[in-house]
Amino acid sequence: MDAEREYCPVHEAIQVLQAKWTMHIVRALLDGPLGFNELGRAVGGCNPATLKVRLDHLEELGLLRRTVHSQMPPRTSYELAPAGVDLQRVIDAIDAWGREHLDVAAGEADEEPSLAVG
Amino acid sequence: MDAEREYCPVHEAIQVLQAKWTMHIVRALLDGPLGFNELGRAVGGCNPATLKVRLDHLEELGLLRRTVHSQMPPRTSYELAPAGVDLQRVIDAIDAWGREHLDVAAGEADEEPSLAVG
DNA sequence: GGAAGACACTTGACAAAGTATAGCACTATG
DNA sequence: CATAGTGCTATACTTTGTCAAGTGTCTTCC
Repeated sequence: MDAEREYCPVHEAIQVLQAKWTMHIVRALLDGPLGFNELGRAVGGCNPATLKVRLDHLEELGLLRRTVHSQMPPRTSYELAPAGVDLQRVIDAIDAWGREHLDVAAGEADEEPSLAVG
Repeated sequence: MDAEREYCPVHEAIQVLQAKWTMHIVRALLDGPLGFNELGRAVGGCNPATLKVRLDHLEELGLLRRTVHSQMPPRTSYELAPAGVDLQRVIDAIDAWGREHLDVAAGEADEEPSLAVG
């Protein structure tokens, strides 16, 4: 198949970001480092199995760093690496778009809710 | 569960965009309207079943518009609605990030990418 | 004129991805 | 001492996406 046409960074980037929970994880981590369960909750209820897979992948990709403070009792923290921090702009863009096109509660008086989610 | 905490447009926006193929579809459509199969190919080989579901969802969300030119022979075109066009900024941000952190082929002969995908 | 291919889907079997739940070894709190 | 919390892992289950094939009509090629 033509999965390997010309190498395209945008395509690859989208591939990375569209994985379920990935952007939520990045967004949560932009506010500062978090522990595993803490992150799971911040992200909106991702279950540990999926979370671990995502985290491993993102670490391997160099987007975040894992620091084990103590093994028993378990204490770990996850924080964004520079490449991850640079995603701030992407999240910002999504943020702006979301506010403009999804936020019906805030500006309901003048504009019709063009986007319904849920 | 706190699935329905305070309504957060960013969260919703991420939810919309992280669905598989969604960003690829938007990106493809930013270059102009496309037909169904055409779009499927542009997007990188999404199968028709999934593509239809995504397209229906995006249309329902108001991100794109479907125009049936003729039913038989079938001829339809999909194009971005204003809300979809506004995603250009998001795609641009992803583009920039991708080029900065994923594009290894452009500047060096090294075959080992710092970020391996797929 | 007849076969082949394109178009926009649809269907149904199947695989992959994500989820729920429980549990481990341990500490801190009440 | 019991309960809740830590970072994870294992198992079973559900949701989601994929593949292959088919539909009816038109266009293109020979």
